[in-house]
Amino acid sequence: MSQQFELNSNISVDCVIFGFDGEKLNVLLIEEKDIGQGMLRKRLPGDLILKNESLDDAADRVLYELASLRNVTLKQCHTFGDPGRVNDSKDRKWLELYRKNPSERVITTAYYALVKMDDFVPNPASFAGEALWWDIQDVPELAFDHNEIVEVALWKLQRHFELNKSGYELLPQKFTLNQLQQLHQAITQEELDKRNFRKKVVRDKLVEATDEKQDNVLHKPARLYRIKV
Amino acid sequence: MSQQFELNSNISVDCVIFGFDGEKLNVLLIEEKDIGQGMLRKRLPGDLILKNESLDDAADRVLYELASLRNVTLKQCHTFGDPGRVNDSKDRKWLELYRKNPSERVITTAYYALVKMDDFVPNPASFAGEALWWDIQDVPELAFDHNEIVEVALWKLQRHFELNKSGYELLPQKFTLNQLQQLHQAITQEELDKRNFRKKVVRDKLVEATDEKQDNVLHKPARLYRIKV
DNA sequence: ACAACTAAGTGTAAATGTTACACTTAATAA
DNA sequence: TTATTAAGTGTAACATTTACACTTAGTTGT
Repeated sequence: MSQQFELNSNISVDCVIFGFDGEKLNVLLIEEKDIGQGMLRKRLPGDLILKNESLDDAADRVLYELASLRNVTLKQCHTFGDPGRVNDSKDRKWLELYRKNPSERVITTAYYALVKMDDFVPNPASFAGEALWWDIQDVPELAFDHNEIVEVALWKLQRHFELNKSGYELLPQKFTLNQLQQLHQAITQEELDKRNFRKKVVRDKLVEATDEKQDNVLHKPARLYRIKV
Repeated sequence: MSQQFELNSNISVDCVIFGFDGEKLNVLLIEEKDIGQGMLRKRLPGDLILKNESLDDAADRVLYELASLRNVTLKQCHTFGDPGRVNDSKDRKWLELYRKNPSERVITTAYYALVKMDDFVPNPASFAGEALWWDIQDVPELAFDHNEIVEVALWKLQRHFELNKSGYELLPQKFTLNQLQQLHQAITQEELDKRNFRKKVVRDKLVEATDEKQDNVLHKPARLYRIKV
């Protein structure tokens, strides 16, 4: 292995990719191939970083390698560095199979992003098993401390969203006010009043109406809006 | 060196300690001893982590070792992992003197805290040189990427404060409303209207009046307040 | 053509929160 | 007693938030 592709054996990155499907929030998980020994594990996409690679670059790389996702804007979330974070018994066999130094402490820097599920169809690398969207309300037990990482990332996402009330990039270019409301609700996990929500986005001049309407719906079609520059 | 005190040679922590003196925000810097070669450098307190130490523990430890500060509640801020972050020419000599592997990439996890300067009088470890409070408006050039780290930490502190409008722990147990206002202003770096500020803290029931007043001031003494439980 | 269904779309009043703004008061020092 | 200093105080205009229920414009099936 040339020096430039050498691994940094004790530093990794993990990516928490939240996907919005127009209604609910999901998270991207890797389901590993069954390598025998009853070890069908789910985990976040992540891996050790390379010797001459920044953390940010490593996060982009592993997301591409494990799920074929490119051009996702990742934000750094938190670094998990407890000496015992990979020492749970549920993870021992896996470490023995895949790591030179199974008991070495590995710190990991977590990244997160929120994407539109339509735009980012994950495709697993052949060796990775499956890459799957999973309802955020119903995340199974994950490898290592990945459940904790998902929780921290969700919390950060919500705080981030509170401060920067955007998120339009997750909707089609022209969208209904209801779609926008669903997006807000999915992220904040709370219900909003339809009229008040509409008043607000109009008052704040966040969007402008087009003269187009929804098509192919079996009820009164909604007016389409777009982001106001 | 026993295994438990072995260094993790490529992971460090740095601490950005903001100090409030009742009026302005300061940051704690280490000024290294002059080791000849014109190398009087200022930097954040920080060091490599030990093999069996969590990042959080490492941050507590280095803060104690370099500035004799204990029991500071540190919050993780960001991890800086660019391969070139310690490669500036201004840092080369220092690395050659102090590091086994001067060109090895080191990632660092930054922590920050906000403390009352009266309560935390930094004392440098003998080998560290000086530990000094420095006005946040006037931070000199620092080693490595430490200026960037200070900026990011300040930004995070401000956001944190926006969300959790507390910070009382930085005032004496009984304080004037003016002291409270100064605290807010120091952190947010913006001016507030005296009357509106008072109305707000009273309306929000954040504080309650005591029947005591300031002493030894050469003007009308202010009423003292305390945090409301 | 019409009835049944579905989600879209709409207004108002009360309460609360924010902003801008200037004079009087209570202490100390000389 | 006077000068100096910062403390302390009120109001009106404006903006934002909240709670709440009926009508409208399409589609589908008869």
